[in-house]
Parts: sequence; structure tokens; C-alpha cells
Amino acid sequence: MLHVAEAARVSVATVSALINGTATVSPELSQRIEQAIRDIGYKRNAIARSLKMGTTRTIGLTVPHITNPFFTDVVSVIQQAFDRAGYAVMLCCTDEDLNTQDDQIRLLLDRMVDGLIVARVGDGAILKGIVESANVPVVLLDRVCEGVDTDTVVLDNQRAVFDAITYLIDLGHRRIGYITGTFDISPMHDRMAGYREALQAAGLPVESELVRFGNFHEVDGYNATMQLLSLHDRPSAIFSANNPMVIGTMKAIRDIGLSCPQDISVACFDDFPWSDVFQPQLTTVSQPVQAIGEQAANLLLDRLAGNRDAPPRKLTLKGRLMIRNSCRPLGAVAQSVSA
Amino acid sequence: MLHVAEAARVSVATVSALINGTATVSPELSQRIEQAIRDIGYKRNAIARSLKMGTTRTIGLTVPHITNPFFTDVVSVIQQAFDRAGYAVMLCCTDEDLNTQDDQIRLLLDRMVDGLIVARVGDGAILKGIVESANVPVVLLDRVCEGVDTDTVVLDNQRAVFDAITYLIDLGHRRIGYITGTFDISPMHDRMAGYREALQAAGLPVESELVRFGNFHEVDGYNATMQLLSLHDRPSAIFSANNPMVIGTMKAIRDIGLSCPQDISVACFDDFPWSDVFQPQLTTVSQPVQAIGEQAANLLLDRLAGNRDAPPRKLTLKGRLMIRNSCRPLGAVAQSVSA
DNA sequence: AACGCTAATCTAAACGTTTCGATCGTGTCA
DNA sequence: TGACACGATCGAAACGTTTAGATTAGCGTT
Repeated sequence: MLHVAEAARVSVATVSALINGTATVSPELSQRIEQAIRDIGYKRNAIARSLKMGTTRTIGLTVPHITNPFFTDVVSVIQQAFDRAGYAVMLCCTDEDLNTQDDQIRLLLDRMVDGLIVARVGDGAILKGIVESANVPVVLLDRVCEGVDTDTVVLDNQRAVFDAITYLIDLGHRRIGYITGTFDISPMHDRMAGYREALQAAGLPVESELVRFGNFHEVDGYNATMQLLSLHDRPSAIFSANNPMVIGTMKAIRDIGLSCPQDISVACFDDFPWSDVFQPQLTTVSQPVQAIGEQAANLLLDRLAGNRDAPPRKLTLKGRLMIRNSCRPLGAVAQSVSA
Repeated sequence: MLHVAEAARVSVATVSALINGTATVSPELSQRIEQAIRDIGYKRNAIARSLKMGTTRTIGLTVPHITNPFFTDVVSVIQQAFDRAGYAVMLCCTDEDLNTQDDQIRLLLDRMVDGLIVARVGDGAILKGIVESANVPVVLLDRVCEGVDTDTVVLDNQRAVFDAITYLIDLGHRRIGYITGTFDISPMHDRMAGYREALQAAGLPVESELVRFGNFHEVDGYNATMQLLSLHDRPSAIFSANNPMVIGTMKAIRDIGLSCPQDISVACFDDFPWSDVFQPQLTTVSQPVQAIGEQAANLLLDRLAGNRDAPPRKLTLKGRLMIRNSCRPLGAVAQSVSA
């Protein structure tokens, strides 16, 4: 900018005024300056600007795994929304690891991000600290965090799983295996509550041998399913509480020589774009990813636009059960298949 | 830092020296400073540091669509690699749009990213300018760019498609539909060359009615497939040159009342994690995503480590044909199926 | 003619670091 | 004992912007 100013024989203040439109500058100087900018190929340095202005027009986004299609889609929507608003987004993947998450949030804050969207991991003690020291607005995505009172957008997980399990019960299933991630994040907790609630509403027992834990990855779903299928009295249906794990479930079913839905019914949380067209067509709980991403972006953009003092807004969206053909009715139909 | 210095009754220079270990500072001052840092909760401002140092420890990464599983995986690998190295990554999605890409690259450069990894779009004129003005190292991913001479990691696309098409020909297919994206990006061009080469090697004609263009999205694959299937003499196999489009292909096959592989064989570029387990199990060309991401990251990290003057390095990796059950042999087997 | 008002422009401080060169004790050696 | 080197510390400039406040010129009023 100094060079531009010299070339145009004006002060840097005038150049700045012209670029930002913060003051009127005469036509002749404007022209000289614009010419100089072109000649030199000047580009404003956003870092210097950020330092002075105290804002980077960059936000931080952390998710557990970008390869989980749910997060892929949400990240994509959020990225687009901020792109439109002229913000850059720094993406971090925490790999479901609390320390990694802490490091990454620190890294983002050091870089003076203007805001944070976090699909958190772990118990959120650090998050609490950040939200309370309250220099940047934070919106929590997909996962609430007790004790952290800030903008949030989540799904009504309990209701969604309740509906899915009730659907299985209505089909005649009585022993329904349930594969979950660890309970330190709210969705897993709430989804489990939906499972319990549905069983209880139907007067069925909640049997602990039917509930298996995994660490969110395909391989965990595989192992959990293997355990379920080798039970003495094996379940007739399996519900997987996240979608990378359901791939493992299907592989386990195949490897053990069974088939879905003939021998065992399967449903899971989170939809796949290809579910409609490959067999078995999975019955899933579909999250409104577009809305989730947009709402999260809007909440944050609103804070960034200056609306800092409004009380925390908590949005809860509804999931939708997508009934396809991976779950079969038990009873009458069972005979016809085994015949 | 000023506050820390005051609280510890030292100069800012000493605080800086301690934090960065750039000079020895006596035990007693060290202790006072560390105490002050803890008391105040001081965090070094990375923006100010970047301004002074001329480096942000941030890189820019642009891809066409993060929802394309290939890019999802590559982004994930790259993100991890830079995370390990203490770099942040700014992610941009260009949506296969040249102007968007230009804007985003400018945005990244304004923010003084230390380097750029680009899966480009369009003809790359801007890219050429950037690479030539040469203040930041650029590595090209997945897509080369003629006239731009810089580090690159790509697949041997022609060979990979040659192998896939040859496989179909060996199965007895003679009319093989081919769905491609536009030729302004190198992989589409090279993959088409592989298709041509395979047909010619087998003495088969390249018929233009069998080649359909789409804009990389599922819906484009759908439309292209519809056209292919309504040809007077329809193809017995379809190869899709990217993987979002193959979902559209499968939907079109379903909607038109045919089934794969009984009525029509399908193969595509890029693998899916679930291909093994859902029916039909797609035969695909699998790219070594892990290696691609790591190599790209390594090339850039090497430049960032100071190795600026080495001549551009061009890496070409090999794809792998994953034969599953979505393509069936023509001839003898055909009868037994239709019986 | 002196005055005030407005519009255009400039000067200089500030943002929070890093780093060069200067300063100041202290101990060592001739 | 004076000179000197050395280690520890500090002062201040610099990175490239923004912006408050000062300055200047032009012009209409009284």
C-alpha cells in the first residue's frame, strides 16, 4: 500500500480511504490511485488488516470425522454458507479425540477466528472455558454440551430412534440389537434413550446383552455385530446408532453367512445418498443435513453481524424415518421366505 | 504480551525470547514470566506473529466438491497430515465453477496462506498467474494444468480406464456406454483416451452416440444413462467416469425397469467404502486416496520446509481395478440368467 | 476583508508480535 | 587494576493496515 501511495503521490490514508470507501476521494486522485494499484498489482494484505481490525473474517469448524457422510454434508453446506458471506473456513477433524480437539480449538483461537462451529467430542470442559471467556461466539452442532450455554442446533435424537425402534417392533421384532457409540456425546445418550423408551412402551425388556458399544468406526460396527450374531438367542434385527458402523454391520452379516433382510433386519441412523438404489436398501433415520448446516451457519453469522447479547438459541430439528427394504416383517412372511 | 511483560517486570523482548526460546533468559526471570503468563492466561496472537514473520502456518485447499467421496477422503488425509505438522487448513469448495475458484484462491492468497493444494477446475489461467508470480508454492492435485509447471500428483487415468474397459470387452461386451464429465479437466480427457484406446486395441469402433457428457453430479449421470438406455441399439455395459454420476446411472436403470447386472453391466471410476457389501457390488477403479493425499501433503510440506528451488516434481500413481459383481459375462451365461 | 464551514487530504499512532543492535553487569585475564 | 568478552536484558523499529484528529484549500456570509 505504501508503494501504491508513493506511485500515486498520495498518502496511504487516502489509498485506504479509497479502497474501503470510508471517505470521499476526488476523481483525479481516485484515478491515479487505481492506476497505481493496477500497475503494481497491489492486493490488500488481509493479515495486517485483521491485526488492526481485530477480525479475520474466518471461522473455525471442527468435526469428529469428515468421512462420516453426515459430517461431509454438513461441512459442505456450512462451507458454502460462509463462502457466500465472504468468510473463509478453517476445517479441523478431531478424530473423536478430546486432546486433538483441544489442540485444534486452541490453534483456531490463536489464529483469531471470528467464530467457531463445533461438533464436539468428550466432556467439553475446554469448550466451557472458551464459551465463558466469551470473546468469540460458538455454536454447537449435532452435540449439546452440558454446562455450556450457547447457540445450538441438534436433532431430536430420542424421538427419531424411538420411531425407528417402534417401527421394528411393529414389524414383529422382539429382540433388537443396538449398536451405539460411547455415551460421552449427547446424541448417543439420547438415541439410547429412544431405544429404551420404545422397548418399554411396547412392554419389552431392555436386555444389556443386546446393547453393544463401538467407537464410531466401521470396524467397531463389525465387531459389535459379530458379538450380537453369536449370542445364544440372537436378535432378529439390529439398529446401528451411526452410519459408518452400519457398513461394518453389513460386512459382519455377510461374513457370517447370513443375509439381510432374510435372516436379519438392519436399520441405522443417518442416511446415505445411495440407499435408494443398492440392495438391501437400508431403512434409515435421515437427518435434515441441509437445514442443520444452514441453521448453524445462520446462528453464527447472526452473532458475527453483531447480535452478541441475545440469549442462547437452541434449535432442535426432526429426523425422518426412511422406510426401505432392509427390515422384514416377522411372522407370516417368515414362513414364506424360509420355504 | 505487553501485560505479561509488565506483570513480570521485564521487557516484551524478554518475554518473546522466552516463549520462542530464541535467547537464554535467566531462571528467575523465566519463572516470573511463566507465572505472569499463567496468571493472565496469555496466548500468543498468531495474526500479529504472521504479520511480522510473513508466514501463517496455514495452507489453502480447494476441491470441486467435498461430497464426492474421492475428495472427501483426500481432504481428510491432507487435513491430518497438516494437522500433524502444526498447520491449519482452509478448505474451499469450488463447485466446479471457475469464477468461484478464482475468488477463493484470491481469498486464500489475501490471507497469506503459506501454500496451496488445488484440485483445479476450468482452464487454469489464473492458476498459471499465481504459480508464476510464485510467492507461494502450489501443488496440483488430481488434475494437471497445461502450462502450469509445478508439483503435481495425479493418477494414471488413461491406463486405469483402459484396464476397466478392456475387462468389459473381455467379458464379451461390444457396445459400452461411457459417461464423462467435461474435458476441460485433465482426468476426464485422459480417461476418455483410455476408453478410446481400449476399444481400438480390441478393434471396436468408438461410436459417439455411446459417449455422453454430464456435469459431474448424480443428476447428470441419471440423464446421461436415460439417453443411453433409450438408444435404438442400447449398450450392454455402462462405464461412468466419476462416482457421483454412477449413483444416477443406477437410479436410471432402476427407474427404467432394468436391473444390474442382469440387463446391463455397470462399472465406474472411484471406489466406495460400501461397495463390497451392497448389491450390486460395483466394479470400480479404485484410487489410492491415502497415498494421493499424503504425497500431495508431503510435496507441499517439503516446499514449506524451504526446498523452494527444486524442479517441479510430478507424481503419477496407479489405479486398481476392483472386480466385483456389477458386470456380467455376455454369451453362455446370458442364457442361463434369462432362463 | 475577516470569518466560519465543508470537503479533501494528510500525519501519526495503534494493532501485537519479532529481532537487531545497544546497554549493563560480572567475571577473567594480562 | 583496567580492558575485555560474554551473557542477560532491554529499547525501538518494523510488518501493512486503519483511523482519529490535524491541516489545508475553497467558498459563501456578513
